[in-house]
Amino acid sequence: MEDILNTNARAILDAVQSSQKHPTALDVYESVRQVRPRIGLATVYRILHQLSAQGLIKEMGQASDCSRYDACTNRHDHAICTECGALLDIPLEIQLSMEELRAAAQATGLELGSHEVRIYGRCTACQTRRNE
Amino acid sequence: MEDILNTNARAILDAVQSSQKHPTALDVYESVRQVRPRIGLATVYRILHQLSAQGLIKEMGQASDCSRYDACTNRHDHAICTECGALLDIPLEIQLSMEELRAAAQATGLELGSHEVRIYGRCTACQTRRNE
DNA sequence: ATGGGTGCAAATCCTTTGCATCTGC
DNA sequence: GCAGATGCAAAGGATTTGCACCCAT
Repeated sequence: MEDILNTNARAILDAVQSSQKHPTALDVYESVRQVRPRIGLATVYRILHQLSAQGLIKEMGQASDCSRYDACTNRHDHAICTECGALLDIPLEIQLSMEELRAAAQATGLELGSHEVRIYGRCTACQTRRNE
Repeated sequence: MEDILNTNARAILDAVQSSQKHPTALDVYESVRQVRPRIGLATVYRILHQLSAQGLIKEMGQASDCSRYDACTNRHDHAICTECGALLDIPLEIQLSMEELRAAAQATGLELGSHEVRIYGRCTACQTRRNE
C-alpha cells in the first residue's frame, strides 16, 4: 500500500523515519538533499503535508519556532523545554482513562481522534546553561 | 505585586484575561487598540512575552497558524481541531498520576514545570462543514 | 539629561503559491 | 501529448528588530 509513494515521497518518509529527533521541514530538506540534490524546499513541504494527510507521519504543532514532524504514528507523549523548545519523546506510557477522554471530547464537541500528554519544563541542556 | 505592570501591560493583561477564547497576538492588539489606540503591534508582542515570562499568562505553542495566549494559569487541558486549528479548554479534569509524570520527567531529564493533556479531532463546525 | 518604554517601518523566518518545466505514461 | 509532480522564485503571514522619539524621573 505504500507503493503509492513516488521517489521523492519515499525519500522524505525515509528521512523522517530515520531521524532520531523530530525533524523540522528544513532538517528533512537537508537530509533528503543528500539523496536527491535537486529537490526543492517547497516540494518537501508539499510532500510532508501529503504524508501527514495519509497518516504516515504526524505533524506536530509548533512547540517553539517551527513545525516538527514525527515518524512515530502510535500514541506517545512529549516533553517540551520551555526555554529552548526542545521536543523529546517520553519513553514510557502515561496512563489516561479512556472514559475521561471520551467525556472531555463530548464536552467540547470534538470527534475524538488522538491524544497526548505534554510535560513542560527546562531540559538538561538549559538547566546547565542557566547555572553557569 | 502586579503594580510592576505599566499601563500598556495592564491593558494587555486585561485583554487576554477578558477574552473568552485563546486570543492570538493580533486579537489582543485589536482589543487593546480600543483602549490605547496608538499602541503598536510590536509592543503587544513585547509585552505578551514579558507577561508570559512572569507567568501571568501562558503562551501556547502554535496549534495551527499562530501562537495563542491563555489567561488561565492553573492547569487545564485542551481540545484541538485538526482541521481548522480551533483550540478549546476542556471543562473537566483529566486525571494523571503524578508518579508517572515525575517518572516521565526524570526519563527525559526535564525539570518538571507544568503539563497538559491534548485531545485532537474535528470540532463541531468542521464536522458539519465536511458533511455538506 | 537620562533611561526605559514605545511606535513605526523594515527585516526575518517559516511556509505557501504561481508558474513554467519536466516526467512518466 | 497530457496530467500530475517539481524546482524556482516570489508572495504571504507571523514575529522580531533597529532606531528615533517621548515621557517620567
